[in-house]
Amino acid sequence: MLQVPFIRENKDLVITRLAKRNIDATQMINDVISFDEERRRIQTELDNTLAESNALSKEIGNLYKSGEAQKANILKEKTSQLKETSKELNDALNTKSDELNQLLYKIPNVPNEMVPNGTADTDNLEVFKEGAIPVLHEGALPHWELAKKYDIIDFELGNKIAGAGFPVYKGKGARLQRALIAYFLDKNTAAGYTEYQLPHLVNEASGFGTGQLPDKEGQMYHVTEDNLYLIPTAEVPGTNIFRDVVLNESELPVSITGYTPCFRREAGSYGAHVRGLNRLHQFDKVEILRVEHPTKSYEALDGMVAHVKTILQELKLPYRILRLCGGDLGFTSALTYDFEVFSTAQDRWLEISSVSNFETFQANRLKLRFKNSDGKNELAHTLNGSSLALPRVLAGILENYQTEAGIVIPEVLQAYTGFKIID
RNA sequence: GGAGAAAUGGCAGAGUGGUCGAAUGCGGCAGUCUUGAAAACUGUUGAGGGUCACACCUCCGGGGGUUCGAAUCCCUCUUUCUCCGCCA
Repeated sequence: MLQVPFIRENKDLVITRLAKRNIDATQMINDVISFDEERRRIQTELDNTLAESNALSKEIGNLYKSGEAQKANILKEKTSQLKETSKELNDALNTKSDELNQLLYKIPNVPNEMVPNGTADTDNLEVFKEGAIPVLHEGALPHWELAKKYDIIDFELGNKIAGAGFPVYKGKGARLQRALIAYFLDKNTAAGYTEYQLPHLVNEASGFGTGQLPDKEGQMYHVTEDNLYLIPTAEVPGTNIFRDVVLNESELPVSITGYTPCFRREAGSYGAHVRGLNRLHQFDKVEILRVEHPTKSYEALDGMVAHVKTILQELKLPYRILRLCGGDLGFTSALTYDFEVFSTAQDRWLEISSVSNFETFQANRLKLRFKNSDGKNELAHTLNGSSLALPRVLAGILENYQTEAGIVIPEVLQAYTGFKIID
């Protein structure tokens, strides 16, 4: 959620930057400013009324003390009048504040000036590419065929137990999953991230804190009996660690990592592009998350990108990095880099990581602040990224490492899997 | 699930109708002393709104009520703790 004083002071900039998302925010921004003015006007009026009645109450107390009950009773009548007025003003204030907030929830984050213009994923800017695309043998298969051939993932069994999009990993497939999780966590902790195990269900306040609620509840599984949501990403419980927290400046930056399953309803997404592991209702992901000083968040973003790079280099997978254009940028993000691994057998790029700087957008909702050098509470910046999402990394490994003899396990993973080939 | 107790500032903890945004201790910050540090001493130190700055307003778990006036009384919800039950 954007900060109203920021909007007030940077109206034109906000409108221009939001235009990168291909929206004309002029009306919304003007409304924010006028709603806020109105809100402050009512607030002032209410404050004055309350001040008056506070003063009268004090006076009444003094009159009783000095035994002048009659005078006190006269004043009492006055206060009942003020009470009514303040009740009315208070209702008006609440209405106006709600109106303002409802509007603010609808306004996405202001894109960084580096965000390229564009309307779709085809407009994303490729900023880096590395890794040779392997030449596969005759008859190379997409990963869903390989999964069947080597009996390591059973999509139909998952369908029987839960439904489409809930695969069952078996044997070496299950072990490879576990190996990847352990490997990612080890890489992240070696880079200074503290490992956390987080709840897989969150309450409403947490969903709200990271921006899934309101409006996007349809994307999450909802346990109505207890009003809990299955997490769509570790970002939700991870970032909400810091809800209503004031950190000391010396505690920054905070770097945490965690493995969680992720649950996404992904309503209405069907077709060839969602085959196999490409899109699932339940998948595993290792997330990295940072809370940063506002002056250092972009440096941190670069650091996170560099970190994810090292993992892909070690896995020896062909990948590229995209800077997302305004049309593809997430609601809460100011700048996002996507990592994509090349799926040779499908001949297409698969998104495996998304690393974003949210600046103060999440922190404002979360009330995540730090005490700055002036001793004032200031909103911190939050960032997060996948390091990494499992299914498409797995797809990339299966497809790019396939040989006629079987699927070779990348060298760095062999210590974790305990085997060198799936055959 | 049953019974009881509790929820106050970064933490601990006092405060049962007005002078309480709130004692005290710890912690934090600044200073004195010191070559430096520690100790000691002195001062300072909750948040949000509002204002050029003051004034002023709101907040003692959440919501509602009683009262001229509520941290304090009443109702309700939530959470935590203790005991019992169940249990990986």
